[in-house]
Amino acid sequence: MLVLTAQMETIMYKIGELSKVLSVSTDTLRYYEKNGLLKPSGRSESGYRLYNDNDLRCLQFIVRAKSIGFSLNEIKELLSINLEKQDHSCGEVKSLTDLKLAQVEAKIMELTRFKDSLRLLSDACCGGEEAAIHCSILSALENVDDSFNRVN
Amino acid sequence: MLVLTAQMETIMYKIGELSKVLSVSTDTLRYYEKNGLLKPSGRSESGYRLYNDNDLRCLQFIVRAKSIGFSLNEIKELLSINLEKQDHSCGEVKSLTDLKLAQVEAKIMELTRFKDSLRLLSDACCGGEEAAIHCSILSALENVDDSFNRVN
DNA sequence: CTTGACCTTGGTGTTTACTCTAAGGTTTAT
DNA sequence: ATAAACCTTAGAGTAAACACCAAGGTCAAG
Repeated sequence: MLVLTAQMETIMYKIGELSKVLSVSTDTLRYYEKNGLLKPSGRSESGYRLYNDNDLRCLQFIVRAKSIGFSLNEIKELLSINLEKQDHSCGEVKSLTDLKLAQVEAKIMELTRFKDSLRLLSDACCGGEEAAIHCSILSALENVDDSFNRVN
Repeated sequence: MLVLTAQMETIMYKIGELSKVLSVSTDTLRYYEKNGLLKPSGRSESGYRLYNDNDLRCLQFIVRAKSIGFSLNEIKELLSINLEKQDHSCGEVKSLTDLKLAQVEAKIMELTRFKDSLRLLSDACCGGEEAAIHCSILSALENVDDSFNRVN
């Protein structure tokens, strides 16, 4: 399964092997390559992608960055900074993080407004089996002069 | 601007007029029509869409439902229930609302995890102008055995 | 009568992150 | 020798909610 290079030093993974190690589909790995996030360090004679340990660490970086909410484009930026650390400042990295943080916080606020409105609607509704002719939720959506609309 | 029907009762709006009343673009109105959310009640001789007061109220319904986080597909369902209130129960409407509420809350929780991680990273980073060689954010993304990873 | 604002249709493009397909070549195990 | 499992490429499809475009018809004002 594992191919050793001539130097007998670096462990190389075929795409399916790397896929299993970090639970990332082979389709996704090819997608990352096409989008400049992770290029395998080599190819076998028959054209198979070969990933080394460094590639594996890079994929870990991607997976972790994804797990804290960075988009692939943002991760691409982080990766290129990481590759040339000496040419970039700490402040640059922190800026990216803080920008993302602000976006996430804004989204949370929007969703919280949704949540509060939905909660109000739900709590006001009897939820019974009778016909929805007098359903308070539908009325709230239909009529302007309603408690739901006053709250917002 | 306003066209009166033969009955001299109903106010009809052309698409651009309705667009202005509720600040919804004409493209969006045509999109809603194509997707079965809002069909204008008539057409002029030259083929222009004509919306009446009922259509206006329907569009208000859509706009309000959107403002509390319902997707267009969910709104379509709500609209069809609203059209045939007697055939649907209050519980049905409340179920839709509660399902949406649960989805919104789940999303908020996910984003809150993102936020907490990002906050940790940001607070740990000096953000200075020096090179990012020892940047704590990049290290956290690179190495497993890090405070950031322990927290998660 | 012409200009400009408006309307029509049908179609493409945007964003994000994949997922799936087809048609075929390679490797490994039996 | 052959089947199973793996790999290759290019390209299409998915969701959501529109935005934008071209080519052309319509309508009101000056």
